[in-house]
Amino acid sequence: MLEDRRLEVLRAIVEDFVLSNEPVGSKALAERHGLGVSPATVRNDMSALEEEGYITQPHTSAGRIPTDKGYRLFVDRLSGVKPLSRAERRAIQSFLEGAVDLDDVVNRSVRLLAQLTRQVAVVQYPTMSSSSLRHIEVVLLSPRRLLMVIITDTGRVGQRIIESLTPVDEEIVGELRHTLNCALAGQRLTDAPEAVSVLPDLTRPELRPCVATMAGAVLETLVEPQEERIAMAGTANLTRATVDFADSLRSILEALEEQVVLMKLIGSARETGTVTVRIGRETDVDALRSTAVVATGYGRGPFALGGMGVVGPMRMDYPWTMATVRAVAKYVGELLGAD
Amino acid sequence: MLEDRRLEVLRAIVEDFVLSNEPVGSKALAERHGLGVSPATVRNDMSALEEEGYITQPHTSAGRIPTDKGYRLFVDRLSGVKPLSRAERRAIQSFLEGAVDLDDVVNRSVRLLAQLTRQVAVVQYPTMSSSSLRHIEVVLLSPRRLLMVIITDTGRVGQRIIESLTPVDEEIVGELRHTLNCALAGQRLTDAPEAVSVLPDLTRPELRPCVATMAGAVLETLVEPQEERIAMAGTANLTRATVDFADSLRSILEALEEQVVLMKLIGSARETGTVTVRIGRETDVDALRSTAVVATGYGRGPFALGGMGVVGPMRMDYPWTMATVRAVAKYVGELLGAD
DNA sequence: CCTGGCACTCGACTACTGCGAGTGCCAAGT
DNA sequence: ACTTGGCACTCGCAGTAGTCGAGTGCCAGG
Repeated sequence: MLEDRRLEVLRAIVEDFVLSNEPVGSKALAERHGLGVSPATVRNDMSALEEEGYITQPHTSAGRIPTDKGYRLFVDRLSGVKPLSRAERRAIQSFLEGAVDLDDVVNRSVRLLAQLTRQVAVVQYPTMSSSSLRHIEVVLLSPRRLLMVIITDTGRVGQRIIESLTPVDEEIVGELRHTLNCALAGQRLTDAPEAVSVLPDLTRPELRPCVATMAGAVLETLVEPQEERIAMAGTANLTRATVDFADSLRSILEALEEQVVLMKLIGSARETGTVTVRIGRETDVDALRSTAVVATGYGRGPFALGGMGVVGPMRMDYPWTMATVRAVAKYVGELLGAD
Repeated sequence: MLEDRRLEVLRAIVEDFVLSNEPVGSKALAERHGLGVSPATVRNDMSALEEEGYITQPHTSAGRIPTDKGYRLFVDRLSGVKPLSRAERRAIQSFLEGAVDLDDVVNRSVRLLAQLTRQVAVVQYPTMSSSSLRHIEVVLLSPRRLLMVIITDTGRVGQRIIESLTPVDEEIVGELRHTLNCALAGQRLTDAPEAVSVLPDLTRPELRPCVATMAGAVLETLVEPQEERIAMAGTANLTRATVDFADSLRSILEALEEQVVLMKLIGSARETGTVTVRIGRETDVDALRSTAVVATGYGRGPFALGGMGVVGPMRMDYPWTMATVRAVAKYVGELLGAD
């Protein structure tokens, strides 16, 4: 009972603060939320909540604002996930359905997400692993430089420039192309390493070094996880919330430009089947300590194709944001999955 | 003589202001630049310059700052292009040379440019036009959905998802692939339309609708200029110069997220053989009216592969920035050109 | 045409003050 | 054991006033 009311007070504080961005005081709170108790009582509860670290006051004699811990409790126990309105669902669908290729899908998604949530959106391109090789194309750029294009059955395309030690001509390229495709087409990416390892033996001796190089490149392209690309949109939305950030916009933008950082944030949410929220220091990125990340994986089943999410101020409408991220992820998943 | 000194005064104002970001007054100016005249004289010149619209004062009784027109004159007549130091050239080269594929080249370039100039860098991907078709690959994603991948000899890869009205199977896909490649491989993109138009006639009647769809898609992918992608980096650098922007960061970031806007800014510089500078309203983008854009094309000859450049505050070290942009473009051009 | 002198302007900075929202604590009420 | 109203206290914020100084425009003399 007592505990219950305290939680209710915390929820009220979070909700009010999210709306107003002003420290919320006992009086306004008691009035506006029909708690049925007096401000003084609320003050006591607030005192306790502060003791436990859920809220804090920016200055003596100001209202309270939630701490990381407070938001965390709110997300974990006090909020459901708001269902989206029919109109919103339809908007998502119609915005996404005109996409013509993978790039387009990803770009539209990331924009959509940014626009809907009014925050910075991040979408990871589908990863190559867990798909199989469809075709390898070799293009002669110059006598010593080859372009290799790798196509998988999920529509992902990888490309790579290879420097050859010896000059090659069109004829050799044709032979290489044939050899590579015979050996690798249809292989699952996970099985490719074996197929690659025997490749040189199938080749004319004089081509072996070249084939070996290319085989290595194939592997790298497929396995190398760093190659994973991401798209971002809505950075302008960060300025909307400047007040909320302890650090300057600067450091946040810098962090967001680091692919590695983003990959960790978004990628980690990918495997879990649900929407993940990381609040403040939970992001493990110092520059993002006054932000929150809402992310999830998209694509069917336990093997998600990739992750997507948004980065915004901790003072965020979590239920709504989580619902939106989830909805967009679902549609994108359906769109990319071989349905 | 008189004219000469006035220009000298303008140059001094621009140079001082770029360094200090503070309105520059007559006294400091006369002292620091060894003009050999008294502050009063400088004041007269300033008065004249202001009359002509090259400088302005933010408030009565403050120093002068250059106007758009002033910067323009400075760029056109008062500044050479600073040569880069040997160390800088080497840095560019070494940063770029490890690139493994097109994506990598573009990403590295844009980062490099952002880091060097400490501004927002933009690099346009090489465009498809003016190259020829190397190979078309068709991948079956699901019975009604095909992925078409188009590879050109410059290493550019285009992809596109095609919805088929009738279900297709692997056999048909093989046939399509063969037909398309026979008809189109080796064609210059500019000639492709004719080749495409006769395509359906070469096909089995029952495949014609499908082939027609794909042919259309090929054209769109090749011709469609909107498909052109760009990479951006260094948005964090905008915060460095917040003071310089009349508008909020917000609107600038928003403008920069509009592909179309960027394409116009960067793309237009592409054809001219030199480094182009657009100052303030010259950008023709309202949100960028307090910024300047320094851009150029990269890639050999009159047909540049793409454009690249930086966006920064008008208060920018133009000579240095222009030199840097030019140098990076040169290296990237060499890297991508079939040398 | 340049120069020194002079009065004037006006933004930036500092110090001070009063206001009021909000708190913590306490004694009384249920 | 909780809740409540009362009360003194704190402290950030906004508004006012005053000072300072960089910089200007103008003018008369070289």
